[in-house]
Amino acid sequence: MGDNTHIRSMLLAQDLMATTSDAAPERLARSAGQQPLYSTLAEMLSREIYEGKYPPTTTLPSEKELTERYGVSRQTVRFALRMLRERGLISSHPGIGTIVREPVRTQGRFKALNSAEALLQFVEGTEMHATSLREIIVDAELGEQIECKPGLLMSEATFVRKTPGEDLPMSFVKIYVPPRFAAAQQKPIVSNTPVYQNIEKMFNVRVREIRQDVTATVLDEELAGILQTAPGEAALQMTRFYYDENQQLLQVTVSFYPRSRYTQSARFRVDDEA
Amino acid sequence: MGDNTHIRSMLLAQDLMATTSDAAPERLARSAGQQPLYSTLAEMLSREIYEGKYPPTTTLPSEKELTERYGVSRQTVRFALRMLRERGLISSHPGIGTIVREPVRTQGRFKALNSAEALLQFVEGTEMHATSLREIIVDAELGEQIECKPGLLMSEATFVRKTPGEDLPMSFVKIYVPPRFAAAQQKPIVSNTPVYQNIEKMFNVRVREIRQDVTATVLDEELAGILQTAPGEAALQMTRFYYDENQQLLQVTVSFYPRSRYTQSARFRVDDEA
DNA sequence: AGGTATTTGTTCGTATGTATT
DNA sequence: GAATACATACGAACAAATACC
Repeated sequence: MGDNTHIRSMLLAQDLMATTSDAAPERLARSAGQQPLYSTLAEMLSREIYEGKYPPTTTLPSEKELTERYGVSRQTVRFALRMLRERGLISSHPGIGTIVREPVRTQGRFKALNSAEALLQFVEGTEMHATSLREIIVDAELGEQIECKPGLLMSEATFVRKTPGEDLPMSFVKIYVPPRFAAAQQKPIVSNTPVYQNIEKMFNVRVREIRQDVTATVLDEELAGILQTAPGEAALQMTRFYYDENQQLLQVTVSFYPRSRYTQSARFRVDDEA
Repeated sequence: MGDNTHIRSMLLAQDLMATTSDAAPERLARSAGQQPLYSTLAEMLSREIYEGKYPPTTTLPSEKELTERYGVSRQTVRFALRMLRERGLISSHPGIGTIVREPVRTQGRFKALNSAEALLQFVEGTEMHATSLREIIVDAELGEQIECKPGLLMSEATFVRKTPGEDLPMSFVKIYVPPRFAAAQQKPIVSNTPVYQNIEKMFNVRVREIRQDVTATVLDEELAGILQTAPGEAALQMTRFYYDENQQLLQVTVSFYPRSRYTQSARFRVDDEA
């Protein structure tokens, strides 16, 4: 991140100027070891859209104009726009231009290979109450559980998930994030935007795949206390691995659902053979 | 799609040649009004992967080689690979190459379930040892569990499910069948054809949808004895409802999987919004 | 350990096609 | 039909990550 800041502010200043002057735009080059140029540009445009510079239903400057304004090639512009398109921020239409889309509900984004939307729908409309945040070194046992090499540094945050109307918590969640994305964990005490969405926004990546392992466990005294259940109650233990399109691990969550508070339901359809 | 066929067969023939000869590959051009070239190429590669030409964990030919083999630019190859990557078929790594991914992860006690087919196959690969068979009147508690009205007559069979080769049973299963299909339950003591297949064959119906509810439980003495586990061990309790295309209930199964013997694994992908 | 070759990632330039105004 | 804007496709070059000797 560090050195990128000056690039972005440079870009911003230049961008603001470009709207009011005809000054020849300076060339922009990627500093060594930084994020790709198109990624930086996507971040910038995304921020400007959120800030209201390009309101929904209006069009962005054309690709040609963007290449001139930022002094980058059309390919770079297109790659940046592609990222925004994949995040649902814009839509592109030949002959028309690039239109800023209305912010959409993030629900329904997840469509399972096997149709388990019901499985993730409950994430909406729940409150996450942070209970701890720390950095840990992965030991052998945890490494086994979250499938990463022992000795690695990870950021661990713990939460209690509550349904807004309910008194008793629905589940206890531990979220592990690689140090690269740790900044996304610095959040308010109570939140209802999932951590992965913070990572997506802050680091310009996208969750493309989730693997979920389900097993059963018996709640120990500590967990039973946190969840306010009878000690010894059975619980579902779900481990979810979030990956981007390059199989890069973005986060791992380990959740405990007491049997009395949650049942997972999924539907499978049998296809006709072609 | 129609006219595309000749292009693809041309590509295929050329591809097969290229592996055994040094003949200069013919250039390929997109016919008017067709799908993009990279899209056609992606389709081809995808099919070849499914057909086993490029098995999982092996690498695809390098981008340079693909450009030569198909006579297209590197950009076209990269766009095609990008499509496959977004579908989770491959992953790319600088210095290494493009690796064909395993369709699912299947190792140890982890079994992947991503579709009804996988679920049904999973059932087929196991041995069922019958332990009891009787007719019962559904009481209030069971009615709640299998979602049918108390007072109804159902045929109940119980089994121990074993992986061939393994000593210890994997799970304990109770199968409930409505009286009109009860004849399908009259079976040998040891079997590996699932009950639902008997119902399909005998009554000329087909399973079209399966709903699966998952919760956790603690094994009681009786179940621990049957499953030969430590009493008090946690277990996954899965209830599956089998329906035909008219939403007619064909059978209900209630299974208990000790935590040490089975973990359910599923993979979900996130789609782009169109 | 070090240097070279290979492979994917990024970026530029350019040309042409297609859809809309 | 002409102008505009995005989509596809080619070529070329360098950077970064990895493998091999």
